Amino acid sequence: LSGSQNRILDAAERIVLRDGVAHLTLEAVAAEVQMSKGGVLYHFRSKDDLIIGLIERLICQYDQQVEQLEGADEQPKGRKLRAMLRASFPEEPCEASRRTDRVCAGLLAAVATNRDLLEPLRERTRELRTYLTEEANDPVAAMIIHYAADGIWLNDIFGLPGLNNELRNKVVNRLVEMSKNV
Amino acid sequence: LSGSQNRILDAAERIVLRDGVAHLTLEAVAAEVQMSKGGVLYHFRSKDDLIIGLIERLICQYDQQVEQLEGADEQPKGRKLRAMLRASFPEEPCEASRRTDRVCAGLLAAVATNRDLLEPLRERTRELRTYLTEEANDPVAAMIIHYAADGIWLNDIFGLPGLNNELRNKVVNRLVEMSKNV
Amino acid sequence: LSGSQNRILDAAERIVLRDGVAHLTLEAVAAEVQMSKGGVLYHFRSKDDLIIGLIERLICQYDQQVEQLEGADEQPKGRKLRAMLRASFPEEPCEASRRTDRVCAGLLAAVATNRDLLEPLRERTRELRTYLTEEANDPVAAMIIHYAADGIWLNDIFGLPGLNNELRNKVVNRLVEMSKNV
Amino acid sequence: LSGSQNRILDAAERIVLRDGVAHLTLEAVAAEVQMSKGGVLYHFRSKDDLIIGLIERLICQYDQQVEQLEGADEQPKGRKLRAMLRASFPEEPCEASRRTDRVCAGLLAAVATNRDLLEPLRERTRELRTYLTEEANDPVAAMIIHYAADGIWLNDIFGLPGLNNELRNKVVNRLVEMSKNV
DNA sequence: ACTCCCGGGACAACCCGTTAGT
DNA sequence: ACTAACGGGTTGTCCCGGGAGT
Repeated sequence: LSGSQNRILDAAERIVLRDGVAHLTLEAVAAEVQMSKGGVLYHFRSKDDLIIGLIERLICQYDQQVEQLEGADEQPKGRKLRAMLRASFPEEPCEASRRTDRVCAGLLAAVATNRDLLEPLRERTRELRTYLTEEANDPVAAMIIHYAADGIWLNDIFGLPGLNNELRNKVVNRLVEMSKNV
Repeated sequence: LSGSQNRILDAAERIVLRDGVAHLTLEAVAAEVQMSKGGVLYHFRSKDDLIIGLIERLICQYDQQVEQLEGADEQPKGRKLRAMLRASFPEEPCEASRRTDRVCAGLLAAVATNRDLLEPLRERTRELRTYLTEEANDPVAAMIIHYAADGIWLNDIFGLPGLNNELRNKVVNRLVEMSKNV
Repeated sequence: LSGSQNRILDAAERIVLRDGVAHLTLEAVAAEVQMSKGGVLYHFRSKDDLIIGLIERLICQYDQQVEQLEGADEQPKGRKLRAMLRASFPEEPCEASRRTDRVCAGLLAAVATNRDLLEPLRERTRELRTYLTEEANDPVAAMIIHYAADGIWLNDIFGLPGLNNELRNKVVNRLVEMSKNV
Repeated sequence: LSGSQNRILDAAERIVLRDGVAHLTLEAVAAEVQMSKGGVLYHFRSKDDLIIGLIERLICQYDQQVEQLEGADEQPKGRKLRAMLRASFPEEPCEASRRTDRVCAGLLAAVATNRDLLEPLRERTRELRTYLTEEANDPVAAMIIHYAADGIWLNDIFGLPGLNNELRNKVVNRLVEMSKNV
């Protein structure tokens, strides 16, 4: 990703955060990066291309975070699951994680409309699933943890009435505990 | 819901199934019910109104199913959770359940774009959550089951590479087992 | 064709005449009929649709003229060819015929870009050809006359340096003479 | 024409053949010659310039062919007309002639949109016309042959339903015969 | 309880040509 | 001789809703 491309993606994220995906138009992005529409289109051949760029960058960032957390975990068992849980649900939600969540929420609409945009995620999901089920003594439990994480994420994303902080932390911690026995 | 309204909602579902949400336009719906656009708007004041109608009907159908399954379950503990699990993931997926899933997938895009459309779901989620956490001896486990169900559903909805049938059934069964101890 | 549709086609013709096909945009048409783009699009679902409408109307008008001239010709031999020649190249070019020519010139660009637009012409050409070759004693001569007419028309259309009036009339007259022996 | 220019024109022709004029964009040409758009514009100051280049090269090739055929014809009377007929309608259409035809068809759209592009043709048409009418004993017949050729060409170009091969050859042969008496 | 027309606004995609740099 | 980046502008298409009429 070139410098301009990153600047454009940054602008796109800002728009999603500020105004919602519905307002993520090429024009808006162009205005936000202070560039002409033609300029934006030079770096991303289509709007879908841009959205895919957005998603891929997000995935990449998430992966890095997971990898880092994984490295810091001494217990090998369920290490990856714990890393994912911690990456998705940090004990004290920082600004960055909130931001990511909201961007994801926005992109959800985009991918739901056009399944092709999910492509970058598909392969990854497949790999992850294989890893989780083959590495674990109890693949069923592993998948439950994984699915539960997705569920929490989905509810967060949609701003559905969530649990109070205390209970929520308990849920995440329980999942973390469970991960030690997979 | 009047007869015409139901016919319109049926048409809308058909369109979502056949062409995807992106093609769910008032014009398309009108053509599908063999009515003019004005006619459709006579029954639903706006497009959002129609989508809300779609969602509410879907929720209603789901609730009925859950209630029915709940009635058939003799063991009181975690009865509702089991009913929900079975309603969402029938042992042998029938045509109707597949259909519902795909409609939901479509609507996901709509609600992700416009949060107001989620309104009908909010209150229900709140109630459900209160019920699950207060009724259960182990609220944390109850929520995990609930979240896991959402996670599975999300993955299904997006057509992400799923588990093979065997493993998937094991996951659901394990959740069912867990529900007996909440 | 409804009243509005005809008014729109009229406007489109006016634009082609005045500004050239390159300026035949939906927006321009809308402005010319004093209607919104949405209004125009209600009557013609796409620009191509509008152009096809233009062509069909033109063909229809030409056919009527030919039919009329054919009726007025007592000699049966080559009657149709003569009618076509006279319709295309009136002895004293009137305003209407010039207008038609220039509209055709404009549309040429459109059809050359998108062959589908020619569809309305194809069937007609086929019929005409069959008629000319089967009805004539000398089909070869008939086709030559027909082709020559097309050639003259093409040169006119493109505004290529034409013959002086005298010679041109001689050419047309010779074709008329030839038509009497087919 | 420099080497690069010819390579660019070749690429442009390939695009017209493969995708139609509508896709003849500077970008596409650049991609086809494996050069940047700027590079193309370095050799042709504008798109129109490029199209004119295309047309001029085509004309030039046609002229060479005509000249050659003219040289091979011993009978002086109507020699040029016969050469043109044979150049345009070879007895057995070769690959090259088909190709040329299709390129012309494509360019038709371009010139119909922008008359300025015809400029290179105008002078030539004028000269040709003068030559044909002054050289011939029967200028009217000469022009009819010329026009008929244009007509056949036009019909070919547009892919309008043509005559069967037999009849078509008869038509061309008759024109050739006629040319011997001009 | 509808239908026919229409207004109005938005957006993606496309494409040409220029300029700074090498 | 050529590239990368960008500006600026255009156009087709789409879609929602309102309003007059029946």
